[in-house]
Amino acid sequence: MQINVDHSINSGQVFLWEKFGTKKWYGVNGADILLVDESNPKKVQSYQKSSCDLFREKDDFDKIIKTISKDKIIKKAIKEFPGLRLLRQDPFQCYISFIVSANSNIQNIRHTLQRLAKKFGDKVTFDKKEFYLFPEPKRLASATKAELLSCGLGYRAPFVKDAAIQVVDGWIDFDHLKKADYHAAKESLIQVYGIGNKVADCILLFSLEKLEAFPLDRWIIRSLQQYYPQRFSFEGKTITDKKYRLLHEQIVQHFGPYAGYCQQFLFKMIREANQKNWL
DNA sequence: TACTAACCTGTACG
DNA sequence: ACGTACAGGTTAG
Repeated sequence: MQINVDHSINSGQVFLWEKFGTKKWYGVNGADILLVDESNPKKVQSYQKSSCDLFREKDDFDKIIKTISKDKIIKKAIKEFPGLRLLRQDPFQCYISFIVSANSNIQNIRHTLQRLAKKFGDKVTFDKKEFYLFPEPKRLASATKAELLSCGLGYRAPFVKDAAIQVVDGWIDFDHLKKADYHAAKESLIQVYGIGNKVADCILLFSLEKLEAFPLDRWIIRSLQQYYPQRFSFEGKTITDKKYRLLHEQIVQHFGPYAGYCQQFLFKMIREANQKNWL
């Protein structure tokens, strides 16, 4: 089954990627830089010469697509954006990125993360280009408030520092969370100052192997209201803890254990329909 | 438990 | 120009 690099990178999962020319994407992934050439996406090159399975090629994509094709809407989304994949990200980078993403927009998130990487990450040269690796936990944990504010974090500055400290101190252990089940892992993440339901689900889906995670953000809510007014209806404007849980249960019941893939297709579709910008 | 307002920052709109 | 709204939410009350 094919991989569509553009669709996958431009679907709100990652922020520190940049296209050079018409075919080459370079991206920061933790302590690594990745290079994806659209003419051969299965050969991802890496600064660390590591094999990270960026496109989750070990997932049985055909089977997953079959499993999640439960209704007309999702079939349309899959047809409209073929080869859209979930990307497997570095957990710490993903964790910080989505804390930074709260109540912000893609351009802003990207800019802030770039400044964080430049200020706290190591500079490396790869394929004759310069990059800044994503900062290590200890660097962010020991950052001063003023340094973090200078990156444009605003009120999220203490969130980022505290979240990094949780990792350094071992209260958040990504290898452990990968092995835990969805609910247990989510419960741990929610404890972190600055992480709520939505951010936790992003981290779980994009970096901790929890494919039943289904981040419910503004756009997905909009898409559910627009496309599934009967099936996933809910009252009120705000989405409370309880409503979030209930809605997630209904979603997994409908789409099954790979619901996270559906979220990605629906998110891509609703944003494209509203002509929103990507990277 | 459920609901609201306030919140840094940057940009797009009138 | 300059105010206002809003953006992939979360927290505190």
